[in-house]
Amino acid sequence: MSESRKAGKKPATIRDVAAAAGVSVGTVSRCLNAPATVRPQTLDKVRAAISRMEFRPDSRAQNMRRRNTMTVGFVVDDITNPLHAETFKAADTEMRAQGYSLYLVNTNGLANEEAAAIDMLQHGRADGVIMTLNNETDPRTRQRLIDLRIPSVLLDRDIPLEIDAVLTDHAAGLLQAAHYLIGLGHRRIALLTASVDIRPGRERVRGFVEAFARNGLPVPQDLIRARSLSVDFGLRETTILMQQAVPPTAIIAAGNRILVGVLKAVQQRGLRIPQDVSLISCDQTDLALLYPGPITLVDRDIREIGRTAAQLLLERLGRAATGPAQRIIVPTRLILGGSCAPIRA
Amino acid sequence: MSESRKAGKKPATIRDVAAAAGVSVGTVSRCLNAPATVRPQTLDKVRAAISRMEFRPDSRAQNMRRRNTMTVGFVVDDITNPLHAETFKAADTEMRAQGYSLYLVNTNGLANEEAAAIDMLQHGRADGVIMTLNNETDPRTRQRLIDLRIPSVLLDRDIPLEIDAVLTDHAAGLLQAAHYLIGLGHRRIALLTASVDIRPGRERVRGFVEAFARNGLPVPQDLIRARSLSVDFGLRETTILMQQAVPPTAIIAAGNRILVGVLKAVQQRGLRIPQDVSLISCDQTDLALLYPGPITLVDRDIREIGRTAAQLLLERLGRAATGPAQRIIVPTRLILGGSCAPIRA
DNA sequence: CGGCTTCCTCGAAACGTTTCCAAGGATACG
DNA sequence: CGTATCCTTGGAAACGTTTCGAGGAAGCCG
Repeated sequence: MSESRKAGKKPATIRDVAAAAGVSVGTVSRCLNAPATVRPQTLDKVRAAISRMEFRPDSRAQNMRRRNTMTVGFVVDDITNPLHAETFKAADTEMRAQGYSLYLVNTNGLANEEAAAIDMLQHGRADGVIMTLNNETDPRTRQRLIDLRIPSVLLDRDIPLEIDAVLTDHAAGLLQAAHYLIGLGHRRIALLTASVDIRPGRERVRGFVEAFARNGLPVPQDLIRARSLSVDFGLRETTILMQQAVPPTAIIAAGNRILVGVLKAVQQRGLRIPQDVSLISCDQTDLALLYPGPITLVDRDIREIGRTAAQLLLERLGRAATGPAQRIIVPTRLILGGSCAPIRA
Repeated sequence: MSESRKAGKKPATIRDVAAAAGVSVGTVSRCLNAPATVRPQTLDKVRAAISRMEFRPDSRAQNMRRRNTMTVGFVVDDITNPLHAETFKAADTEMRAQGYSLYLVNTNGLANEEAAAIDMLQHGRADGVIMTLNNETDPRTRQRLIDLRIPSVLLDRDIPLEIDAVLTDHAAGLLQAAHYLIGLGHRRIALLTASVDIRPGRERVRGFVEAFARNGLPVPQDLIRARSLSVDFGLRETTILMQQAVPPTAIIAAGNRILVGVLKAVQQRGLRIPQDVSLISCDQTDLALLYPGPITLVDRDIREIGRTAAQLLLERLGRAATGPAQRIIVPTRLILGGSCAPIRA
């Protein structure tokens, strides 16, 4: 009996239920969607038939008729990045509580995959989309966002369009981090971070530069390496930096993948932290919290980012998507670990 | 003009295109799905209309009519676990190449959320499902799997049903790990791993026990702690173990989250690895590869797991889902790092 | 030139649900 | 007792696509 369903005939439809209960399809539908409008006695009859036949409405037909899918796309370049995974989880929790499911689209950071994802999502697969795009300037991407016909929320990207966004105050974080190092006597501070083509890179550089300005110090332009968030980038740049004639005395690894690369390089070269070089990172990853000891880092509430993105989207999905775009900025704060030491004068 | 679409009227349907091109809806449909069967001249005309009106077929209607969704569910307890994220990514890559998108459902390990996820997925939201369930014995879950009407693949779970599965040879891995430690002179070796209610726990304990048996040694039953894969579990058990009168000389943290907990405890107590205690872990996480130095670990090819799961599912989705269930076992291997030292006799 | 293929297109019928309108019966009220 | 009102239900029309059978046009052969 328990095996019956598997090999059994096709699933019951609302018509089958209607026939079995001796009512019309409309009535069955109402039993599901507006039970209050149907006579209790009828309701019982129908419900009995429903459970007897193990009927469950077919989502495909519901999507078709209701013109929505209760699904939201989450577009990201790499879900193995703990930052993205955490954001996804928080957004998922929030959306799921409202009955939404999430498509996760992993684009590998490729512009054409991002475009394809957006394309596919907006033509009847999703009611909205939350995304971290890899390139803010690509005109094709921009046009796609303009043409987008479902509400969307951008994560940490700054595109001058009427689109909701959740941003991190990276500039403040980097200002604080660099200021802290300067206070410890560091002057040759290296900054490794994303390209200035995307907001995190831009803002971090801005905060970094500002820290020197506020302290009346020249900015070590040669030590600003803003090109990528990858592990390889962190590894390569650290190696290059540390074999310079006058290597930096401190490194800010602004990006959790960059940190992995930096630490690899540090190990390869047998450097000690903080004796040989001070280090500041971003975001609380396992590695940042545990590497020899906790690393001093610029923290932010990643769960709040995911939650907020979901809430913004839910607002748009709820009432008619009116009102100007909202931009919510999440603060950062410096958490002291043991990876920074004062400069020995 | 570029803004037109956004606020503009509703999207064009296949009927609009047909009217614009002066053909019937059936012809437009064939232009999309079987261009070879339509006269080139007509094809051009229709394609022109399609691009002029920016028509894209509505997935909801396609899903409805075709009775599929080109969507697959990926059910997992916690996507922030790098193991799961990596598996997802590999499966996603494979499935996406065949035109499928993935729903990611994060269940937090709760049996009822797992059940709800399966329920929802199989009623018209997904064509198949890949899943890591949290409990192999829960009868409700089991019944749900029996009743499942879409093909599915289980990850690292051992349920006596006709369901495809991708498994890891944890027993071999743990046999090798424990054997290695025994060879270094260790006898009091602790094993921290999942509950024996799930396959990874069972298999790891089995391999561990076997190693002692093969070496003609008594099994340190009091040091086998098989209860959870969580960070907290690793932290708590390590703390307890290490303050025993005769603490273990080696710990096998069999689970990447457990490792985080173990390292936390190690730091809190100021222990040195491997001088004070040897350590073996599982899976190549950032932390395992970089913590002071690389940790000796039981490795496996996680990408292959995701890829294989996707392939198994694709086979079932392709032809009629016939043939007996397949169980594919992925091997493990020990990678030596610097976290183990010989016992000083 | 008629008949037979072959090629292409048309149009309608699904797919399973929701929703709207009308109709029926019961109840209330004058 | 008749009429207005309310409550409940039935039935049909959508939603946008795919698919299938039928039919028209054109080409080929005898």
